[in-house]
Amino acid sequence: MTVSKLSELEMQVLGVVWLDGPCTAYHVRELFRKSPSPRYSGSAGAIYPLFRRLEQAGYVISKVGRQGKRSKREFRLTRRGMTTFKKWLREVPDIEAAVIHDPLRSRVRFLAALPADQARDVIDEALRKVRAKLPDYVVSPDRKQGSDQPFLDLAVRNAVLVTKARIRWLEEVQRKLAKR
Amino acid sequence: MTVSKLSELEMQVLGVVWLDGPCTAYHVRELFRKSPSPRYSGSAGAIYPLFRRLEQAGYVISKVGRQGKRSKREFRLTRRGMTTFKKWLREVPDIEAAVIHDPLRSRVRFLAALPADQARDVIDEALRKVRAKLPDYVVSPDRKQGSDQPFLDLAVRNAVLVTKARIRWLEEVQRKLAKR
DNA sequence: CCGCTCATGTAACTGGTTACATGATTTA
DNA sequence: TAAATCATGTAACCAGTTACATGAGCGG
Repeated sequence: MTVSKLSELEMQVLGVVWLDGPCTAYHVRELFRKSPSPRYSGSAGAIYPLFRRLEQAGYVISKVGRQGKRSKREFRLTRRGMTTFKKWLREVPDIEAAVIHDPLRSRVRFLAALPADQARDVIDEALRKVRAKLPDYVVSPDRKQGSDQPFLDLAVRNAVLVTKARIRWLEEVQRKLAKR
Repeated sequence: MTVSKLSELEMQVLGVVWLDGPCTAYHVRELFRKSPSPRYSGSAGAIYPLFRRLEQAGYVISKVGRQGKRSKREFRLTRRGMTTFKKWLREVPDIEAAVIHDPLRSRVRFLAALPADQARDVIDEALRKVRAKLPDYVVSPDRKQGSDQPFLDLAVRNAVLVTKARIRWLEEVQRKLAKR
């Protein structure tokens, strides 16, 4: 019934529920919390009311399941939920193709405010930190072979390529700073 | 006096005021509005109250200036504002080094939900749109030569490198989809 | 039995956006 | 003189986060 547009987070949740089958709000929440690209915190205050809204609007349905003696509410997509989700997938808005936000870029823009040595320190540390993030994404080849989730692999591949680009960029910045 | 931490937007505003010298809230607002990487909308409802807070806390001061017959309130950094801004520049938080959010990545992760032909269409369109954004950033060489803003150039360079990485990634996705 | 993870929830807050409103000045 | 731009502002809203709270079951 409700035709009100769903938020980005709500769409991500629909996607996870679709992928991970009947699952709890808690499961989805933990996925966001543990995600290495921290777009959403997975805060309870966001997730639980969100699932209630989604169910009331008919995008998901739940039933109380059991795992051992512990009870939990498990959600899955309705046909309506799946339709809405697929529609969202097909419509790529302009803003997603726009230049994505890189907080390091917005800092470097102002780096002339610092004396040369301090600027160098900032970039050195940033580079060290970004490099430290990379190995997490280079999945071990054996695990990658058996993967039956080609699109998850492609998502990881995005993280790798973009992170490498950021590293190369920071190295350029480093070289420019050295020549002063 | 107020030691309360400033938001990311507030820091960006301090940066612009530092770079563009005495300038109006309107000027800052327009910069955000016209920015090709739309992190902030530059909404009046954000900017004007923000400048009042910054002035009250002593980070900026303003005086009413004149340009022709039109009066306008121009802001510049205080010493305190500059100190705070430089401190922010020196402290790169972990989160800025983390994997940055790419909305196209979060879509592709779920792309198995679409039939192959529709998935191809989505990627084709995304690629077309991202490619269309690139030329804006390849600054004309003559303008770049005379540039006395090396850090602005580096910021643009970030946009170019990361956008190119996204394009190469989308091309990979395209190839994977073709092989099915 | 103590601490950890699973599981669910709410209240207060925050950092913005949207939409609206006003008026002066400049440009076509 | 009409339309666009400069310039400033407010009220209502929104999508999230933070912090807090509770309780059950599980492993050492």
